[in-house]
Amino acid sequence: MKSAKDFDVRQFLPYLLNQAAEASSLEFQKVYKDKYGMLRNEWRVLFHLGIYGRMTASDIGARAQMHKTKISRAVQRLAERRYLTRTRADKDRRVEYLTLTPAGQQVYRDLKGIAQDYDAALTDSISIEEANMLRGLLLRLAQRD
Amino acid sequence: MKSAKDFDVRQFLPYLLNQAAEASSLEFQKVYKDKYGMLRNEWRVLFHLGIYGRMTASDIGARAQMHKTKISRAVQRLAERRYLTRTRADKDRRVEYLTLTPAGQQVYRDLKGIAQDYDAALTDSISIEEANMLRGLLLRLAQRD
DNA sequence: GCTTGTTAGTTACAAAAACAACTATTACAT
DNA sequence: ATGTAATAGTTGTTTTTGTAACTAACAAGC
Repeated sequence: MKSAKDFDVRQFLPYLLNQAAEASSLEFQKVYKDKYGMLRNEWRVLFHLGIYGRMTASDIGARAQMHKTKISRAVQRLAERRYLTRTRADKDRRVEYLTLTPAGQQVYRDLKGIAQDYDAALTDSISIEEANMLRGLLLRLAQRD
Repeated sequence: MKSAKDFDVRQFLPYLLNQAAEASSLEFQKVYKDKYGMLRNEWRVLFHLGIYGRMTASDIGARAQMHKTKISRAVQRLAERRYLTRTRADKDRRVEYLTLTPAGQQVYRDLKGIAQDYDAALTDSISIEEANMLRGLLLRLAQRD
């Protein structure tokens, strides 16, 4: 006998999260796509390198919870556009260090600024406290697993 | 001169929303995929029909914010599996009414029950109040646009 | 040294999504 | 009535993703 208080699927958290994520990503996605021809995974890799500086693909994977094939392909395309450089590690030649080029850093700063504005626009329909609580809850949901 | 209080991209709402959405969808996705061979769009169409009863593809599109090609293909596959039936509208023969078959309703109820349990598991790391506030905020974010 | 296992990253192929162009039907204006 | 536009839904083609298999380098045990 299931059904406590009869559940409304429209309130199902994964569904709501997806809807909100899609809606809120759309506009910003257009920016990195139209302005820089980038895909979401590329934007993710780029901003991780922007934040942390030199990293390996695995580091990014661990941080961003991205599968290695996604990273591999994103890195390839970013390298083609000369937004990053890859250099083999000496002590472990399987590993590649990834670093943003000046051009890549430039793009990172630009997109970061736009993200900031966009985030402000998104959150100004809700209060500061709500926004912070929201971020906290989302982090927790993303990390559980 | 951008930068008020220097923005951390890791706190960027669309990013957090995507991370949380992906993480929280994964496990449930396995259920409708492995148990019923369904895709996410099919699950969405199915549960809309489960909730609202007979609808047209456009109705679903408006409700679920899904593009018509997604719906078209989801409906096709659901029809193949005999989870729904399609009947032409008399007064406007472009329109098709979609209705779950008993088998489709069965699947809907099953998945709804699982979703309910899963939602409970997801939200039990956070309080009821937090969960409700979260749902409210997500709805608002999804609807703005 | 050599076998076995593990890790970093790539590549190949299949599945799915995105986007644009299409058909069919209705609506509306002249 | 007839030409134009709009709407419902489908189909075709191109991108992107997912999954699994792969290569290369290292690590550990014997």
